[in-house]
Amino acid sequence: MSIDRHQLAVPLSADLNPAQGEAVKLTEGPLLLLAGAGSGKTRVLTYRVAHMIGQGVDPWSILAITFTNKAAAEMRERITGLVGTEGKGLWVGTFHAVCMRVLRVEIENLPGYKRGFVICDSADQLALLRSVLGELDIDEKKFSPRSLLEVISNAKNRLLSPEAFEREAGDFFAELAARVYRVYQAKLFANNALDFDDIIMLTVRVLRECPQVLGFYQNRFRYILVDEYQDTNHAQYVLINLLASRHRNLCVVGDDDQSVYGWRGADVTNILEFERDYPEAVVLKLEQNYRSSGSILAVANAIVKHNRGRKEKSLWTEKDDGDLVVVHRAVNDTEEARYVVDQVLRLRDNLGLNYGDFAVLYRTNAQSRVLEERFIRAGVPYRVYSGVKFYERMEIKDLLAYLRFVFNPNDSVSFGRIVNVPRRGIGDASLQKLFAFSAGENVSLLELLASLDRLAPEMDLQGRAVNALKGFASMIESFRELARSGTSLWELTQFVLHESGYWESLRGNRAADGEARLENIDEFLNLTAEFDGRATEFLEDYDLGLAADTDTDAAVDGGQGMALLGGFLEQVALVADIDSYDDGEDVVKFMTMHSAKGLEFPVVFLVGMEEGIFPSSRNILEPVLLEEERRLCYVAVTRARERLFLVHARQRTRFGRTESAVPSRFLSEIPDDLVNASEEADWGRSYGAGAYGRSERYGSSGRYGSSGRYGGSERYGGDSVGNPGGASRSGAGARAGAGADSGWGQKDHEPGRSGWGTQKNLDAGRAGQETPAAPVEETYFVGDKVIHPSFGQGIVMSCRGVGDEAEVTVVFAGEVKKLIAAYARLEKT
DNA sequence: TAACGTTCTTTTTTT
DNA sequence: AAGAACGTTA
Repeated sequence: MSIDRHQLAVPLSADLNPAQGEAVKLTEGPLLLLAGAGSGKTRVLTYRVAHMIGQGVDPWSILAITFTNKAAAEMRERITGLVGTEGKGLWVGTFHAVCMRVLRVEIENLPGYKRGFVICDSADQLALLRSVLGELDIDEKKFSPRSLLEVISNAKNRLLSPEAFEREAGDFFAELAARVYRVYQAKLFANNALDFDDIIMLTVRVLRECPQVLGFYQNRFRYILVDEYQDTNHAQYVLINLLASRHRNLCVVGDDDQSVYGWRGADVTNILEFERDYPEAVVLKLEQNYRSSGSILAVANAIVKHNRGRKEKSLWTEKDDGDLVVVHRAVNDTEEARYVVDQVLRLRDNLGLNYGDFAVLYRTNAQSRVLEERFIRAGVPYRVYSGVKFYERMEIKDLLAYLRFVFNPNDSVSFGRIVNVPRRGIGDASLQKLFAFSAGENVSLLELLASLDRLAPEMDLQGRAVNALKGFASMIESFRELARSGTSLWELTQFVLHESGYWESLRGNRAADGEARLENIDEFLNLTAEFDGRATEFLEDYDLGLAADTDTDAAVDGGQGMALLGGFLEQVALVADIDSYDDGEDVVKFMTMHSAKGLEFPVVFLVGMEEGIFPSSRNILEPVLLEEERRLCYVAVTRARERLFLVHARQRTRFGRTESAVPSRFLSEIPDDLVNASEEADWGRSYGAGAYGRSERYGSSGRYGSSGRYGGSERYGGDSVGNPGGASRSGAGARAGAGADSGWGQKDHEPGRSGWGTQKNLDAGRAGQETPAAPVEETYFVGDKVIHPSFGQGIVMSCRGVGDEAEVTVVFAGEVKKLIAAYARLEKT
């Protein structure tokens, strides 16, 4: 992370050791760079590209593939710092981002595919698959949608079309999966939608089926670099080899010990057999670790040594041993969390560390909850970098569905999601007829909606539904018109939000989390505004140097306005939680071990070091899977620079049940002399009498009070805790210190609307906000203004009867409802 | 049609 | 523990 400091001032070679220097300079021909954890491979990759540009290589001819968008942004930034120019034309991105860039231009080379497609996220995939199961009359309970999706994903990662997959299907299940795959794919096609795996697979298809396209990109990319090569799957492997086969200037970087994505099709043999693919390849090894203390590195080496199928190598460091690694046993999971908080506070106090120096890593997202509760109670600021993604929340998905349907009116998944949200009186029965007709007559949804007058009788739709659908169709058309006009995304979103009645319906929803949802919507609007701010940049990028001809494009009708919307939707689909990782933010970082890959922290806690948790119970029996768990442990351990804490609990609550737990086998793979067990004993002693007293101290004394870092906000005085840094919340950077709230249910409590992609904070302290049911004997009069928990504000049109029995007719935003007072929970305003 | 209550499933890991 | 899925009720 120190590259910035060195930029430009020194010649490149001064920052590099001999092996690194060689890797930077050997720009011609294939290169395999085996880079151990913390060996500075990111720096090498960056310098290598900078060096090439410095040597006069046109950035336009360089393609660099990174593992995350975050890494891509960083690399681009550092290259800019090193060479002083922006490296215009340089392609840096993840596989998915790079392939999207190709497909946006080239997809129409594939028969039937259209530009203006949308990307299905996992929830969409699931919805689509279930509709397939329904059509094929397959019982979800016998064949779980998720396992079928996994099979399909695997097939795509191996570049198998439904037909090819069918041919190789050996057993009954595979045959069934093949049928499902075929229909699923047909549905995607009809919706003009791609799933994640399609993005790679279709790119390969274009390159394979269109020699002129392949030729173009082969010629263009004289130099190709791929990071984390051990995590590439077959489709990605083929893609890279197709592109690199002309110039053969392919540099791949990786570490077989850090291969942890086998479960999503990654194939370590890609890196292990690179020399077979490129016999003339130079192989360089980076074995000096610059990150971790001697003890931490020794622990990592000791653990990974237990794996059989690996290339022998030994990382070394010039650093001192440093502190011993601490293994701590907690009584249960809440005590585990308490221990972590206490250690954070202790180290911060004793060593002058910042919150931002700590990371807590776990195997599964579910483990974050207990930790969060504890951190909130202690008032320690933290941020969760995985788990429920921001845009997976219901209200965000709804809003996105509107935008997606505006962008692509063939997207039946989005249509199905929003057509009756807020309620428009279009019921399931009507929708079924609609979909059946659309599929049966092969009429697109758009055409169907446009010609309802003619087709409604054929579909046997109710008059009420027809009218509602007509209204919906013309509303969508007005949205599309606005989008085409080139309005800003923010404006479009505002328009959609209000015209659709969605905002109103949320605002009226006083129940439970309506407020939080509105805040999320607010956050979403910030994101659109932020994207608007980058509009020019994006549109330039969009058809940069490619034969894109947006003006005459029929599929993306509306040109730039729609293109902008498409770009935004793409970003939403492909940007991961971890991409918002902000190193500088002074909060404790929570994330899965997988997400932590590529990152480093001064102090790391690995929690849940128990058999069944880590290694996961699903991967314990199969040796190959167990080795991947062990590699994950290696990755996790090597994230730590100075201090490492390995924590396990004797009891843990899972599925609401308390189970006893056995320490992870990985702990016993560490030689005793590398571990500090004394802290455990120390803690053990103080536990009975001291533990609660201790938390008391942290909780209520002013001892840690005014650290001054936060401009005087009282950190630990009583329970009141502010947000770090005054919680600036402009734009996507709005990451108000999730978890900094103490949870009294105070008004400005901010339940996790912590910005792009962060997990929602706990709703601790939100109790007691329940809306009471309508008071008995309440009487309604025509003209009364009322609020309904889900319909929002409305006006009473008529009322029959009194008290509980009263049947009240209310006009809500765009709809009329007949409600029984006793059940409706109406509130007079 | 929608709200509400009961029962069931869920926890790998992510682009 | 929390959410989804189903059935019941008005």
